[in-house]
Amino acid sequence: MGRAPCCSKVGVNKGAWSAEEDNLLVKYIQTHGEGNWRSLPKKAGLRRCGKSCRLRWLNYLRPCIKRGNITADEEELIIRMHALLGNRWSIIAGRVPGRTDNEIKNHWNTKLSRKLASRGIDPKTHKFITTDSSNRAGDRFDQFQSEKQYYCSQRSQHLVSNVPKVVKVGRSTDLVIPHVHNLKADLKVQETENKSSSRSLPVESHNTNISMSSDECYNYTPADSAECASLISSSDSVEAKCDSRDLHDNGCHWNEKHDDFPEYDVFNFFDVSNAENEICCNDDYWVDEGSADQFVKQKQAPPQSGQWDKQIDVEGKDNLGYPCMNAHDLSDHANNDVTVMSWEAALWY
DNA sequence: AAATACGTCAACCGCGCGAAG
DNA sequence: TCTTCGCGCGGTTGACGTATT
Repeated sequence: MGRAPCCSKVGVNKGAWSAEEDNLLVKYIQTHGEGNWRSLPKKAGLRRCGKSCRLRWLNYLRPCIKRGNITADEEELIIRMHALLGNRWSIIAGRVPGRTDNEIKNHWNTKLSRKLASRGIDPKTHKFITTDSSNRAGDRFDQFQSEKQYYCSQRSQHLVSNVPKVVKVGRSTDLVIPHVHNLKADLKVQETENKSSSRSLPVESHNTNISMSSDECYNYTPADSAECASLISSSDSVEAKCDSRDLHDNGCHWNEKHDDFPEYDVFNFFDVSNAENEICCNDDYWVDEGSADQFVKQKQAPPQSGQWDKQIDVEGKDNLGYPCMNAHDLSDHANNDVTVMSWEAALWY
């Protein structure tokens, strides 16, 4: 038995919407709210398929839709999200305020994928396109440098100018994936369950049931210390480290530049004043040149468990002695024990 | 000026999922 | 447990505008 059509195809308008149709749809939804798309056309006096009404509303008529060109910052965010999530446009759209999945998908297919390709980056895998069969993990360092420069080039120029030389400590990784805060709900569905769909994700979810594939690296923020401990102990399944921004960042960048997306660390990719948050897989890590010696030194003499967390709590300084967070920040991260996770992960993975 | 190629994006389509019965 | 239904998703199409020949 075939699947029943979503609506009768007889006498149903198709194609571009008229202003009159838009008005009918908007007025109906303003009065009755969204939902019940199947019955909506008849009730609203529209000769349209319910799915068509839904699409028109979600992609065009909703009042929160952002008009205008997609900005460079939005592009960067989309690229980074795509590196993590692939073609999961609805999830990506959920992280780009005012943009629809359709819009992002179109923008990706028409512009961003070509832009990446022109940079020598495969838009599907986010790896560098090479005809050389030696593109193995150990040869990724130069590619990382180039990719880093590319992503930074999408940012404001002063950040580009601050890109330090990167030195390699340990072995390289195979895949460069930028870290993005608070994606755990999304990644949970993507990675752990054999479900093919990841739709309707609760953005506010605090699910942390994430496992990592063996050759990929994700950064995310654990919910609490217990989760950190759990992840650290399960080295088989966790090959990523948490964001260590809070360990190193003086907070200024965040407060000044990320007002549009306060809940996401979306612009901190390759913020190279940081060290091990750049790329972290297994016992591999990258540090910026200025931090390398100290990082290695610290690696040889790790603090006691909880020491870093305590240090920041009490003194508000990071591991290099710089002011790290103000009281407000500390409060924000009281249940977000990224410091311990980052440090221990950097040491022991 | 006309024809053609190309780029953009709104809209359509089929499918999968979850809820309800 | 199975079927049906509504919804939402990603992939694709096609109309339209612009650029190029």
